[in-house]
Amino acid sequence: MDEDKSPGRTVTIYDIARIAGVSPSTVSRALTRPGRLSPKTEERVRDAATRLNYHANPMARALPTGKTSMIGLIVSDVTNPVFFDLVHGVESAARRDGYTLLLTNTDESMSVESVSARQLSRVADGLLLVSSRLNDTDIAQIAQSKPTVLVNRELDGVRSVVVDAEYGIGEAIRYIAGLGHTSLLYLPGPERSWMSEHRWECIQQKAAWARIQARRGPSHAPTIDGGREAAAYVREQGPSVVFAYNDLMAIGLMQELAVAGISTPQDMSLIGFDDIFGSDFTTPALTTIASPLFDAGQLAFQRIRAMLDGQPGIETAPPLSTRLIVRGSTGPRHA
Amino acid sequence: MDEDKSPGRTVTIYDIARIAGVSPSTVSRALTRPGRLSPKTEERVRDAATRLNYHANPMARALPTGKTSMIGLIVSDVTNPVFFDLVHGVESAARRDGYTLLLTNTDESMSVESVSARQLSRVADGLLLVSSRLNDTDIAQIAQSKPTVLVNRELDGVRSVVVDAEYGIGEAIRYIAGLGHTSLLYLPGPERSWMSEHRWECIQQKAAWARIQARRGPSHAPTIDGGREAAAYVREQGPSVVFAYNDLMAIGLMQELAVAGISTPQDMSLIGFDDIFGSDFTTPALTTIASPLFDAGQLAFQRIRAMLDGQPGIETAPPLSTRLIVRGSTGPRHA
DNA sequence: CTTGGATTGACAACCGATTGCATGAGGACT
DNA sequence: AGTCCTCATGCAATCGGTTGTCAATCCAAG
Repeated sequence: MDEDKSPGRTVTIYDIARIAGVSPSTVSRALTRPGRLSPKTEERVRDAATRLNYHANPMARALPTGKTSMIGLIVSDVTNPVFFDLVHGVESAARRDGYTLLLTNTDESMSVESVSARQLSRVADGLLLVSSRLNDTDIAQIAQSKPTVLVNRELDGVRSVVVDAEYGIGEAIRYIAGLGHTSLLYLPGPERSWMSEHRWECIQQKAAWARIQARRGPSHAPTIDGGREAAAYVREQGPSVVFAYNDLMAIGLMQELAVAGISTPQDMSLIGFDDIFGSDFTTPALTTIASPLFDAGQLAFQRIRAMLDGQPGIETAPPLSTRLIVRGSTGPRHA
Repeated sequence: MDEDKSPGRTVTIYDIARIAGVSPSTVSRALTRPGRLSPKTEERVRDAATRLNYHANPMARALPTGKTSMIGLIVSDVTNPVFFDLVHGVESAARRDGYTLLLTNTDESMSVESVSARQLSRVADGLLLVSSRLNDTDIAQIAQSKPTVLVNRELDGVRSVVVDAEYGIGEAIRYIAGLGHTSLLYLPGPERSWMSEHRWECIQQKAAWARIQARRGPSHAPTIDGGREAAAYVREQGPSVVFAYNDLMAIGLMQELAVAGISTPQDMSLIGFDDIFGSDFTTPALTTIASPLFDAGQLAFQRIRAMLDGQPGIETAPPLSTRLIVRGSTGPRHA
């Protein structure tokens, strides 16, 4: 009923064409192919365009070109603080390049992720899968239909941005070895998490090198509650050092251990991953292996961008390295 | 798998039309106007569509209809944990209704917000402005060109979702009065923040009612650092209770005060707003006035949805009320 | 003053849907 | 059996751009 108000009608290239006294196609060229037209005409068209406050309709443009200047970002849990900086990095890089972000949250659900990926791939120029829970074949299929970059996951034939856990873990192992610890317990995240597996492998490797005995516990949700649930198991095992899959779990574990009268780091040292927001609020503050998530986000976008621009896959991998941040939750081995 | 007839090329209604032996327009109607065609034809078309794994091109559909099924979400700072439950709420409601989210971060910049709003409004069906820093006239203009809903801000003629600070503040004031406090200091957030002003007004009102003297300090950034910077001023004033604009500031303040040897709550009681992630990690855990952000997000989407569907603006406002969460950062007045 | 090569810019055909209008088939009723 | 009405379906225009093709124009050289 309340159709567009008279002054509110959206400006099209036809309006500009009329004002500037040229044909619509000329307007299109003037605006998208600088130098293709005579300076005089181009100037006239540009002028009319700004005067009418013209902005091209992205959909109309997308139809013939197939390019929407949108990229889909799929994360498993937007409320997980790990993703704050990552999303921020992607968003800032994207906006700088004139791209818009399509955000989808999957709530850790494979089916939601799968459906979302297919929907987004219909409209986005490229897809960014963060900590995907999908299996390899699904990802491969998605990556085949749309330029795709994986974050924190690796898969043959698909580009990815992975923060190298190795360096930070090496630092951490040397550090705890220096404190006199001789064994550690790793608390994995979700079963389907590639990153959890990756961290475990690095830990094993570095621990072996430092002659520290490494064991792993059962999987838990990568959340505060997951950490809490792991407390019973940890108490039973009684390790002197625990590496949790991420800070959330480490914090939950710390809280639950405190309730049980086990104090950190006197009775047990705790190390997390990611250096999330709030990991320094705890008492003691959490020692953690930090990831440059903002940079990872920016890089992920740049990778997508490179694919869209058809640049060869040289993949000059910049150093996205983790590093150890020592705070209060780790200490010397208790006799 | 073997159904992948045309490798690479996307399936269109023309393909379906050919397979089903009907015209493209019939395909369109079969898929979007159930019941409009004979059951037999509709069935045949649907069948072909699923067999070809057809998904409509959103851009192509958007062109004639003007509807993209996307809504733009503009936030001032994605790394601010306050927004994550909100974004989560919006996203989940949107996805459930088949809408996709366009996320933009403005980094607290008016100009970025203004530009982003205009760009998004070109492609989105509606806009969600969260804690907008724009001035009233800009917002009014945006709201006129596109269905818009404001979150945590009010403006005549524009729909909004505002968490009612009153109830929680009332609880908090009664609570501190009961602890024997007779005055309080409010630490405002950014100058341009409508919400900061709103909270201050509620505090004044409730404080007057409880015969508590309320003063306000200077504006600061709504961040941890902002809180830290306010510490000097707070020490100088030496109030017995501080209400910070949000939890971030309260936490920063608490940290800085601790460094200065002022302990919470023995020397000073601290109350934040929002109950963000991590506000219970601190020692002492932060007493705060919690907002139902997830619900607010869902509601905001529903409001937009209602506008898009042309529903009358009856605006049955559901109760989105704050409530006090008492934790460790508040205590009885120190003699 | 011609001629010719290089520009400039208009025409029209798309991109993949939606939708008003027209047509034709089939059923019901007289 | 003939007429009318209804309902299903197809035709073609349209949304707002992009782009290949080609005629018209311009300038310099002969």
